[in-house]
Amino acid sequence: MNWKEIFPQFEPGLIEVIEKEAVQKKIKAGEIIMRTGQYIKSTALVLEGQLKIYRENQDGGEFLMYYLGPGQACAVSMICALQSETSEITAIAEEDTEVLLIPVHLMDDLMNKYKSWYQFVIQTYRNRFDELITVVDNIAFHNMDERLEFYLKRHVKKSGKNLIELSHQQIADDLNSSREVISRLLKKMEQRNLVRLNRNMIELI
Amino acid sequence: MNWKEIFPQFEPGLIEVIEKEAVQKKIKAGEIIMRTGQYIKSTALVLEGQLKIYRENQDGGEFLMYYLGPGQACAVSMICALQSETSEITAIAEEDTEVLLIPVHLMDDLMNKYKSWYQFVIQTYRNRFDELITVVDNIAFHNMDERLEFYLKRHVKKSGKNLIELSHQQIADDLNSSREVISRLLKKMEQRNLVRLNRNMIELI
DNA sequence: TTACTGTTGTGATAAGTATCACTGAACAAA
DNA sequence: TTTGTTCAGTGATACTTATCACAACAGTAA
Repeated sequence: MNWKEIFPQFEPGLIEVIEKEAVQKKIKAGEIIMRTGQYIKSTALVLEGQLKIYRENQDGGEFLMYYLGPGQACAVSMICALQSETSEITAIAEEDTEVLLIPVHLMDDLMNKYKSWYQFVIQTYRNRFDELITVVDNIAFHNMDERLEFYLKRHVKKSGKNLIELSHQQIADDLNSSREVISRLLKKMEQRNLVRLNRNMIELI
Repeated sequence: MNWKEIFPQFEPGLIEVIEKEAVQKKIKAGEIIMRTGQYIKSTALVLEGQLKIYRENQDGGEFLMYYLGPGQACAVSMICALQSETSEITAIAEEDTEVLLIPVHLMDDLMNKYKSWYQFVIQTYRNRFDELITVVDNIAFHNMDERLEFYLKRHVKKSGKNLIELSHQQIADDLNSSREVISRLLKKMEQRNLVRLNRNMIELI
């Protein structure tokens, strides 16, 4: 995977630095690349695949915040990077994923020297901030049925297929709900002809 | 109010530009300075008082996200500023507040030229992002009783007094709940000797 | 085949929250 | 003081979600 095709906006000088300092890495589906409380030593830019970013609490509960696809980067790792702080969230590879790891100690320098990097970082901030606001909106103003619909639609949009190959339990985990609740809501959606249900598979109509 | 005392980290060149281009403005308690969907033409730095930042939805529901005190700035207005986009949130003055308004068209230039500005913006992003994650945490993992406790404690911290001069209705609005629920939870807290209740006044013990 | 494991469906029940209806107390303005 | 208004307390009720218990089913490995 050639990262220069994913980030065509990067200027020549920046490309040179990245070429010299960054590491390209393949991550297997299910592998965790950043964990709550962990010290962050590099910023990840996604080249291929998907990273799932979620929040964990003490009691084992988890809560999906958003996905990162090709061309996107983890705002948390950038922010933490710049402050050399620890992470508050967890990132896991949803599928086999390839990332470009940029050491944090370069961040400040890149920001100052390369306008295309600076713009990329600002853009990343804005996008993640917007997504977080959307997340807040969802849980603050919407019931589980609406949140489930939003979840399914987002999944379809992200994957490009309208087959969602997840168990009800996995969905419940992402929404910090319980399996039975999700099963019942999905049944209701099926009755309204919004989905077709099969084992490990939901088809959005 | 002399803004240079609030932002001592700003470098001389930056101070000069701000002196020439920015506008200092007093805002009365209750006044709204930024509204959902509105086009943003300047970034607000708080000098004195408090801004309350919240999310509104279509049905009139609102939801408090966080407060901005002296020395802090609105990340949303910065982000929107850089993209010339509209706001997704609402900012209201909790008390009489004084702000420094910096025109958005300067943002890019300031970022490039003044390291102290750049660091301030980055710091702002990080803080707001962290607060948003805390917000998500609260509503995703905690029931209303815990959220109420968090709300009261934050209010005490912010104001410095442990008298909270708010009606139950106002609190319910901030938490997107209903007055009766808040009244009952407060009564329970009173029975547990965590608060003392009076009309328009809650004392945290 | 059999046994095992993970997935889904569903009833019963409980907890948390929202809504409605009504009361009385506190406060302010006339 | 009277009147009107805001605020707080509380019961009844309904809705949403969580939890427990159990059954049926599908897929896999022995």
